[in-house]
Amino acid sequence: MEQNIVYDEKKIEHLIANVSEDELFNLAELFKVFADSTRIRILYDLFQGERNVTEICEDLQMNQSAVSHQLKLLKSSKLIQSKRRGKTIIYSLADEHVKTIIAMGKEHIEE
Amino acid sequence: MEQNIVYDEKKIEHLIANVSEDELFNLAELFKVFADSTRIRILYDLFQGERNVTEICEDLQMNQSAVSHQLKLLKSSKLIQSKRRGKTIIYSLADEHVKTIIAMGKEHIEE
DNA sequence: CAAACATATGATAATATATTCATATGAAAA
DNA sequence: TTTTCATATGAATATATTATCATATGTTTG
Repeated sequence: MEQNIVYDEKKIEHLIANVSEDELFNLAELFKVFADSTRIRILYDLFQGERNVTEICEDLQMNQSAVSHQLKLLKSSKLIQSKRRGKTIIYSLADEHVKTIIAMGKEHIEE
Repeated sequence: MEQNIVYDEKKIEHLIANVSEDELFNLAELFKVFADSTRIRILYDLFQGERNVTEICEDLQMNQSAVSHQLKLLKSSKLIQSKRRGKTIIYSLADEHVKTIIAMGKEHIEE
């Protein structure tokens, strides 16, 4: 169900070659999304599977408005997606890069 | 000179298994360092090789004080290191994760 | 050892960001 | 069709962050 993603030295060097000023700006914007513990906790919650807003609030022990504001931001950054089921809105991860980016961060802080 | 780093699905799943609340907090702190275009530009400048402060200021077209403040932050996060040569201080990347994290971000925004 | 050069740092002002509160929207159930 | 439940949203407050300015520190050179 998931494709096998392999990042080796060559692929990484290729990805970071010739990054424009605009792209560097957009990168900073992307990392801003990860730069908040509420949002990281939401993402990590979604690593376990789909969740509706009420469930996320319970898991994080946070107020619904705060969570909704951050869900909106995560969604506009294309890191998560949502679908409606009756009264509830169900959120899930939008792509695998999220896991990879967080895994890289984890490996860095482990050292 | 560089070891070959391979990240596949299994390694990534393993890295993100059982991340504690504390670690999630620390991850957000780490991503805050990448969440600013000045710092990203400094890191990218250092991808090309070692640089002293004056050179970084020229490359980024930014004032010395602003650059020094951000260098301090990058260094305290262990993303860069420094050494003195005479009057000048030479900065360089501290580890390969920086490139990988930025490469992952780049791949995300490319889509 | 005084002047010049390279870098660091503290304080401040400007700006951005997150949470809370109150309320709006939208769907289902009574 | 009114009430209830689930989520979203605007405004306001509190907090964090960045760049600038002025100045300090440390090194070399004359």
